[in-house]
Amino acid sequence: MNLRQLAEHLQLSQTTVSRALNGYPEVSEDTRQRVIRAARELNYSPNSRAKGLATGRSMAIGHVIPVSDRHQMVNPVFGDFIAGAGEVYAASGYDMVMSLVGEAGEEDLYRSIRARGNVDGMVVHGPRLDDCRIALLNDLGMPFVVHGRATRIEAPYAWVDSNSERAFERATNHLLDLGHRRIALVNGHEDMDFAWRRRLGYETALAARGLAPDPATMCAGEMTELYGHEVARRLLEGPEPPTAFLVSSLIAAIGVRRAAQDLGLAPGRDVSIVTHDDDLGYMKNGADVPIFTATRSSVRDAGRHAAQMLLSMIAAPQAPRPTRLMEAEFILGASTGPAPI
Amino acid sequence: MNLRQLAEHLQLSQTTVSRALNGYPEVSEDTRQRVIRAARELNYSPNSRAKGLATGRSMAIGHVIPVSDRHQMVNPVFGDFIAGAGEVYAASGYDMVMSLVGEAGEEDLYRSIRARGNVDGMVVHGPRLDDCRIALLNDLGMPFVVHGRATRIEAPYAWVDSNSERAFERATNHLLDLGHRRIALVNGHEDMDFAWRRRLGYETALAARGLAPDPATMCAGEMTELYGHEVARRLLEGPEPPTAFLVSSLIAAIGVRRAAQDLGLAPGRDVSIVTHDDDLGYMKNGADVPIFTATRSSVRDAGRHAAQMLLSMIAAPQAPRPTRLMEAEFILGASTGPAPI
DNA sequence: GGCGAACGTCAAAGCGCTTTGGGAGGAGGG
DNA sequence: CCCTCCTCCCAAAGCGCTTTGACGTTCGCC
Repeated sequence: MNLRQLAEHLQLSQTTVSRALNGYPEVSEDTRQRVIRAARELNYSPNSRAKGLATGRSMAIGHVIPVSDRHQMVNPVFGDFIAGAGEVYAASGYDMVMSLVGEAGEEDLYRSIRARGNVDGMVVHGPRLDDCRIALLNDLGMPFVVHGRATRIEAPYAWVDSNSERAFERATNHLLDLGHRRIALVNGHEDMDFAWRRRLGYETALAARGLAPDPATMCAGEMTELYGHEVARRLLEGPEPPTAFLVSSLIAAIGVRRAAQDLGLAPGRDVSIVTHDDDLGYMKNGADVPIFTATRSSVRDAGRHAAQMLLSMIAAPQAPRPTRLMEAEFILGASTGPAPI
Repeated sequence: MNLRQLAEHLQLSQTTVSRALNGYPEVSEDTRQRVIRAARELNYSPNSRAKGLATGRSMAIGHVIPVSDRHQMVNPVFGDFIAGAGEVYAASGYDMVMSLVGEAGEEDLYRSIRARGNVDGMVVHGPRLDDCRIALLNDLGMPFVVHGRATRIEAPYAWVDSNSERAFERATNHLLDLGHRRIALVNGHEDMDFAWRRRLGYETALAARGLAPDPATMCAGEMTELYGHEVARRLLEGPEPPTAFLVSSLIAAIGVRRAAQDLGLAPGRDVSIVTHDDDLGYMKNGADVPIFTATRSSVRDAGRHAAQMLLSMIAAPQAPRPTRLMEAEFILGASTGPAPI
């Protein structure tokens, strides 16, 4: 069923039918109702390619996901982010199109997406400190929102981020207040902007008390359970074991906890753990009493905000680029306690 | 840059340029090279909407993700599946379009996707025992592949699934061999086909030894860490605690382990745990020695297979519907041991 | 009763591509 | 030398929609 057939069926012109369905005022209310009813009955939906060709818009948002051996972008955090964004898209009639791309082809992919014109805007995931994608997309004139920020870029761009620096500063202070002095940092890859900011917060808090960070207790890697376990195990069995861990993701924190338990250390008593918690749907940090003391910021909310911002930018391209900094909550859980003497 | 401009630039007709770029034999090799070079230099990519309109194909595959309060489909398993599928799509020039939908609008969404024609095929996620989507999509004449199966549907359809029944039967046998007699089943929602099959495997193994399943030790719910913890805690503190757990996902197994440890029980000695392991990228079951004894089947591979099958179905619509049953590996880890006396 | 505005509708152009049905020009065969 | 057959290219139609510009009708008002 296409527009022509529907128009013939209704004994109307295609123009009138199109206007009726798209809410234009030039058609009488009677006709509009008649058209809408027929469209529903005959199960007519306009062909989106044809519509897109005619309007110049495609009603779709692109997410490109960098994949590499080193870094796994299709991770649980990503899943929750797009769940949030997808809600908003669905409510506004937008589709979400995703492309995976290796590191090599990335720039080409963005250009080609632009040229092929199959999305009206994009979300940039996993920005690095000095991320060339921002300049590229600005160049291409494609509306985009970055999930996170890119510290070394001063060109204006829209972003949604949680205040990683502040969160980790508070978390570090909390551990310092409890008397901990050797605090390990188990961070994500530090070329990722968010990880770099977390480390900054950690170092800022230490410096404020006149403490220098010890490179031996800081490490960065892919945030998996295994990585958390491996690192914590190594540090705890080392010469000067830390009394506390500051961890960048709940999943890695679970690995840290496992390492502690391997060695007979009880979390919250023998060793303290603070983690960042993205508040994922299937990986909650406990029910009434949180398992881990944590800095919490919902990545699903971030997805919702990013999507909303992007849609508003598409609607009003001239408006200034919106930005949104989300503060993380600090949640006291069972995994922290005074430093052992 | 569009085809007309490129053709003008080259002093050729649009036809010739189009043919040159699409590999038709009617154009001389010289011209073809000249066109391809110019296209690259001028950064031309054909507009995909226009191309789609002209060819009737959209070079995109749809994934619709049911969301409900009860069941979170955008979960880690889903993420890995689309990572696998995405690889294949990317290699074949297909886009992946995802739509979230509440349970209510599901049928309408499928119809509308069909009518709008913006995908060439679909992947069906999370089939239930008696899943109406299969009949619907067969009706609509849209190529599709199901990730999983729908037990009560006899109409032919293409699917990729891992042999859940067999895997859980083997796992149960392993526990029985170790002397366990009270084996708890911590399953996913049993209206989901895969969960139902796992339970079937579990019951089959018990029955083969003349044991009846005890409803008190079987439960089903959303596979989260919290759920695993809550259920295990309740069972272990109950009147007749199980000596072993058979768990449907690694993440829930981690919750079960936490519950055991809460009560001072060591996994592998005081209580045994076998889990299904989807072999997710960021949630590996240990490095050299697996943490959990597990039935393992890579959901990323399943995604790859599903995508490949779908693309081949689109290429050859008349061929019979392919199916693929993947056998799970049985991995011996540190979480199982003889039943305590 | 006649005029202009407002209303409801339409035919046709155009979005950027593919594809059909030729057509010019040169090579080869009779 | 003419005719046929390739080879290489082209003009134009069409995919399904929106949108422009224009065309009857009807109505209110002088």
